[in-house]
Amino acid sequence: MQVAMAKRKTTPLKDFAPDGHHCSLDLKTTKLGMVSFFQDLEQDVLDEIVKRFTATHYREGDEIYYQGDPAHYLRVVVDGAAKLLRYTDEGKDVVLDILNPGSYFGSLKLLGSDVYTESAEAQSGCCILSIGLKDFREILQEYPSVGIAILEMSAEKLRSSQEQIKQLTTESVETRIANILLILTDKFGEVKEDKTLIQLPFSRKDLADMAGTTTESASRVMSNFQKEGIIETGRQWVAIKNIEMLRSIVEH
Amino acid sequence: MQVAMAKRKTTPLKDFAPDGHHCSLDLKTTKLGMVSFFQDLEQDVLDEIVKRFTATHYREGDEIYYQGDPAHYLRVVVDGAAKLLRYTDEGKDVVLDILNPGSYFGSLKLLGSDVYTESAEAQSGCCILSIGLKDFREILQEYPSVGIAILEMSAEKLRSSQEQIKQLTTESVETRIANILLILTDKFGEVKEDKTLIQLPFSRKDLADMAGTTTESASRVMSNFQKEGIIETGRQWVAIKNIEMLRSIVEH
DNA sequence: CGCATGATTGAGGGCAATCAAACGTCGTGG
DNA sequence: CCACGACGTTTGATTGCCCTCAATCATGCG
Repeated sequence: MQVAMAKRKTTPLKDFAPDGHHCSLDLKTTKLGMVSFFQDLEQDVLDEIVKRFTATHYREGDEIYYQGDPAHYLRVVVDGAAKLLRYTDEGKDVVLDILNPGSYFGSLKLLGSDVYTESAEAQSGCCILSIGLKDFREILQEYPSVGIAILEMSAEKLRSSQEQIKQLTTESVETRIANILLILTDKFGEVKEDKTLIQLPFSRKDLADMAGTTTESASRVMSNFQKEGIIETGRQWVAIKNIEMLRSIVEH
Repeated sequence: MQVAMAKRKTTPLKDFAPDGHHCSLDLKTTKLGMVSFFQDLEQDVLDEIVKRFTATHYREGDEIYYQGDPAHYLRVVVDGAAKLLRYTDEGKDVVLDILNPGSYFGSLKLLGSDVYTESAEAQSGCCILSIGLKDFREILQEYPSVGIAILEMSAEKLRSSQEQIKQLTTESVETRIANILLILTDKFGEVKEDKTLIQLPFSRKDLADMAGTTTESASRVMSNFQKEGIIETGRQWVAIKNIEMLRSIVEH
């Protein structure tokens, strides 16, 4: 017999200032300083660099750029979340990455020109800094440590991308989804009393597109997780109640 | 009725000097200059850089490094081919990349230390140059153009890795294999009279591990391709007879 | 309060994995 | 030079995971 308690199903997620919100210069500086490829710089140098970035606010669902667009900017998430995805001809979307504050995306094509090979969309309301590639190149020339740091971030991205390939070819849908929940918990987890809320709005379809499966399959897996008491979930949100059980699913 | 001609099924692949072979200094210099991140340098600068690399020859099947090993070197393929792969607990291998001459691999962890997250193996007999990360870092400091070039190569790798993810989640086994054949043709194709030989020894299992499928499925697909006259194949080798048909399979 | 959208659940089917067996090719040694 | 064995490849039969199609339910907003 089920617990008779009527669960609160209204969204527990915080609101990312739907509009009118702008990142202050202070916020920009603070957050940019946290981005790992700038973290070794002095405060005054950082101040100078920040000036070269432009802040833009996006509302949930806004398109940041579209695959095929000419690629002239490097971007950094300072607040909220963005997702990188590829739309396929048959209408199947593939989510390549969910970016949390401190992550860079966009183009690194410093020589010649290029077009984006993926699209970027605001997953929640978010604040994004962008910089023209020429400006960024000047920064690179002046501060070699930035180049080294970004090279490492880039290697790290490749690594997680390869991990994703491994998962897709060897793991079941259930395992892949469990793994994604762990990754999202790392990136967006907010510890509450008895659970960890993933501070990010995402639907079953988003989850399916990350796991390379269908909405229905994702829903089935999530239903089971909920029945087993591993998670608590509602429309567009998920909280982890038993992270150990998730880990053991992924390990096995 | 089949063509009555007895087809030559012995390997048409060239032999990569099974042992005793060493890359000459000249070969090293020539080949390294072809690697795109050094291609902008002057000849005398290149000569100096080459001295910092060590050449090693591997025989087909040799292990170059193993996942989990401490990662202290950056490597470049100068002759032959290497593959990057991950072994899983259940014994399923996942091939992440097949590297042709001019490709770099290994570690880019310039600060701190790291371990390899994948293994590298000689796919054919091959000659590999390696350089310690400290030395490489010095080169980076001295020649910023190298850093920029490698950053772009790194971005390109990420891109092809993401393409692979898209393929795995949206395309059939047949399409994925067709696509891999096209990629290998680009990297290792050698044009003959009426066909393009892929100058690389690789088995059905290798192909399966690249496509994220099983040996049996890969074999079935290849059998069909052969029946349809798209390819000609034997033990460990493949030649493309009708590349357009392969392209149309991938497009659709 | 009612509609739009997201989430769930069920039934059925298909692609590819698995299990199993035989065949062809190459290297080795008698 | 031929026979044998190892290994790569092929083909067949069967299973099962997950996709597809379809209908219903729930949530949140206007």
